[in-house]
Amino acid sequence: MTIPMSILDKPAPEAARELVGKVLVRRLPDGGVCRVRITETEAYYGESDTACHACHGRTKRTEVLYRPAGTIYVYLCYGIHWMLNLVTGPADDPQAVLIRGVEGASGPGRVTKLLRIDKSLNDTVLGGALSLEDDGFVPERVAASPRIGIGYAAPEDQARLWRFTAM
DNA sequence: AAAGTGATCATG
DNA sequence: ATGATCACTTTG
Repeated sequence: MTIPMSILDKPAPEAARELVGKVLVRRLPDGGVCRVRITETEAYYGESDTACHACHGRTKRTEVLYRPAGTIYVYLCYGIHWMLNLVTGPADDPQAVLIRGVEGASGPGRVTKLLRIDKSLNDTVLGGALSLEDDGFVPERVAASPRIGIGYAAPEDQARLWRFTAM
């Protein structure tokens, strides 16, 4: 079943937690379809979250984060890896969920490699080349832990348990 | 443990 | 125009 956009229309930490176990559907330009279950996510929660890209306000790059829930945010990290994020919450409130892992690919850079996602999906919306489905599966347990790779953030933000992993 | 890799953003 | 900084992966 297609998921109503309401799963993303809530604070990023809640959305991140609920997205674990859902299915990501990638439709390629050549007609191919790839379906994978989300196993790991992370929440980035607004300008007050010093780990969030929008913590320094609007820039050309972060503008996408200010869009409505369901917008796709893709950016290049370390010159090599595309990171896939789903924008959550109301417009003008920059929040997103990073897809860190799916079945068959652990690590955000590998997820985008597997699904052939790059900058061309940035600032598009779910429902076309990429969409979400719910097949009724419920993870046995979802663990919460600190986010990865955010050593630049304030200690209290580093400590937040905004990484969610299916167990 | 460390390099590889390039867009982005804040400086000048 | 230049330089620092990365929400990572792979290799040794």
